[in-house]
Amino acid sequence: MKDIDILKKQALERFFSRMNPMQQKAVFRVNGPLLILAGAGSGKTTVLINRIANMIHFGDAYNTTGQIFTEEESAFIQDYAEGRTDDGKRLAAIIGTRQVRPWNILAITFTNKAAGELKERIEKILGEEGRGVVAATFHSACVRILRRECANIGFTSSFAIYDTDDSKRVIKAAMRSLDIDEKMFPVKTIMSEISHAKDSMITPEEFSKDAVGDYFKSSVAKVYKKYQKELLANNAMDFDDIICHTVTLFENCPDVLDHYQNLYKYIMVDEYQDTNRVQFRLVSLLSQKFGNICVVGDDDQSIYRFRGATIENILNFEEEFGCTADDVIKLEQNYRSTQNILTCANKLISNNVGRKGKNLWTDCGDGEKVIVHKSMNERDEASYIARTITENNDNGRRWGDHAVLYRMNAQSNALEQAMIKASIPYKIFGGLKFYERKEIKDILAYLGVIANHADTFRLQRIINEPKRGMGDATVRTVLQVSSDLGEDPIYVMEHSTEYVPLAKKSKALTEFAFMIDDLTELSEAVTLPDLLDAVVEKTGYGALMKQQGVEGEMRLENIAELKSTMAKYEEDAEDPSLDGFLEEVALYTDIDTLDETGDYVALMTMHAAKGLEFPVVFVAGMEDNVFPSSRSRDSESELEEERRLAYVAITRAKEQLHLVYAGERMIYGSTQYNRESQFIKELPAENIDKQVPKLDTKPMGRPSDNISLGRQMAMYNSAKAKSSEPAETYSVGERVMHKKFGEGTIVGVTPMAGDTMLEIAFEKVGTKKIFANFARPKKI
DNA sequence: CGGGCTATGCTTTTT
DNA sequence: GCATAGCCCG
Repeated sequence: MKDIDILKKQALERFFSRMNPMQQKAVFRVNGPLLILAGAGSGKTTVLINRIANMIHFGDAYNTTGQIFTEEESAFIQDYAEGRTDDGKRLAAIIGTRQVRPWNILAITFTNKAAGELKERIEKILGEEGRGVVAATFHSACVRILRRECANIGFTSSFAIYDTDDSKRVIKAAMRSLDIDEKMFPVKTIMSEISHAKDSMITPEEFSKDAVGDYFKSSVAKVYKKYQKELLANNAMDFDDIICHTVTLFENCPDVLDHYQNLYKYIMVDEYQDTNRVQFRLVSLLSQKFGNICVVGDDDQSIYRFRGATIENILNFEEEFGCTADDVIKLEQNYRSTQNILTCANKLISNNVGRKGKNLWTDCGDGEKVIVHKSMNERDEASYIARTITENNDNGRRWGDHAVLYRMNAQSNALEQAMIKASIPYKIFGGLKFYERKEIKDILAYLGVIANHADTFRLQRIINEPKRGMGDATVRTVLQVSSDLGEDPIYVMEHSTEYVPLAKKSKALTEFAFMIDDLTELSEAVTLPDLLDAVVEKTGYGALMKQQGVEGEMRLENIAELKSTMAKYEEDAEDPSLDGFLEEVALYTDIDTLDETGDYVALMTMHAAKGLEFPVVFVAGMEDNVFPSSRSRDSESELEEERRLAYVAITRAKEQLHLVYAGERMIYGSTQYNRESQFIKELPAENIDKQVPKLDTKPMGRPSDNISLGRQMAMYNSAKAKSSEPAETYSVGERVMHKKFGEGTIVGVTPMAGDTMLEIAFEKVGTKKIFANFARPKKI
């Protein structure tokens, strides 16, 4: 190799000097298959983005030898390599070779949020050029393709997208028409069977063949078939179909596939461990021609098997895409957590069998030990968390530095109560999604009908909301007449006096139809937010909300939020239209206006925490039957998935990690007594600090008798040693000043676990129980 | 057709 | 423990 080739490499390594050697290796590998096994906190998004930058700026320069340079150019390369210039643009102009054009790059993510962030960061580092890169979710990428090409598979380009709730309605209707008992076969089960069939690209016909002799399966087969027929008849697709139909399209139309293969010459997939079989098929079809497929993922963070993700996709990647050992890059250096936290995570996940094997490390020091804390019950657990957060806050941490993670949403209640009680600002993530709210779906249904009078599906949703005296029977007749005549239902309703079976209800029907007509006319004249106002007012929906008191007010606020989304859309979109807005909204299930500036404690499930990080993390409910969940007990593979979830939860923490559990917990109205989670037992003793059992686990104090006196003393001393200032002594009747609650009088003093619980009657906020060492009220 | 009552069920979640 | 869906009756 000539000197200039070495210098060129050095120059490039300098350009990407913020990356570690492994990251650089990934950045410089441009062509062929590439598997990046990116451990938690290993900077994988940074790698993705810099890899794209390298592809666009320098192309395959790093791996190309024997380029010819002028003397001046050679001198510049040397200057760059040795740090005498920082002109990256010129470097790219000189050494760049076979650069990739931005629009030939397709970066696929799972969530709109991730796609948005990727786009933003690409533009930030690449500027105008970066705009051409396509960063999209699986679904949005496929919808884009399908809108152009779906005539090939029997849809028209205006096909509707049904969300889970929509498909549930269709499936229910299908079951009813097939006379299949919902009690025997719950809709949920049927739905997930169908969804899994689609995940594996099993057509209704194939499913039906496979179901012979199995009553349950053949029932599912019947519903599946009817469901697909219904969707096609309504020119609609569900979320699974969006991917499946794209794959079918590619398999049936080689010329279409060829076109997209030529367009997306370079494909990258983020969170590859979360892909399902159809998504694998899609990716492998698209990348077949050029073989430039780069996937990033972490088999240890695969936590979505229950919704179809197959960890095999990442485990078998090398085989499937013909990788050599050199095409696999492991990113194991962690930039997030302390070594104590990482050692716990490593040790825990090493108990899993089906994995590639990774060992996270950091050069940022051991940090604090991981705290394992036992509480009496879930209320105690919550108050321990609240107390610790308050203490941290007193010591200068922001509220927003803290996150509380749990296995199921049902656990959030006790935690929320404790936050309120301790006046800690908090925010609960998850639960009801914005676009799943009834009022939002209703308003969108109105807009859908206004945009398309033939949308019978959405019409059924809102025709009698608010109540207009048109029940099931009437609606069914309207739809019957409408399909017999081939006229849209709004037209039929307008002329309802002419049809005998509808004549009786014609007043309500014509009134409704004219209202929709008026709004349709209006929709062509006014802005979208104005249209929304008109819809809320004229349909009586607003009036209905106003009758519902506080609840209704909240709903109206949500509608107002939808209005601002509309305004934003109208501003941003190139050619805003009602159709365009509805289209965009169909794939946006969650509004990502998470205001990240706010300072509050984040409460969410461990699943929801994936991809996030916090200086201080609490994992609540570290008990057998809660986590790992009772449902995963009998299956080793499900237990492994739970363990991966624990791994995800642990690796969210940067500095301080608390694993908390309760001996007694109220779940679904009954009390459970669970032992500490087996995952706690799997942690290395030398990296954890076990506070079990603690004296303050008794709700009302009084040292428990089942702990030896010596042990109590030890704990008392260690608790005292921990607090930086000597504990002050308080007595009943004294006046004190509290940071948050103001002035008050002490009415109770109870020593507890090396601390003192004070009951203080505050002037403004009433009587509160406060720990002396944590809150340190000042005597006055 | 619509309001009210009872029975049921309930990880995790994105599109 | 609670929400919601379905059912029954006015």
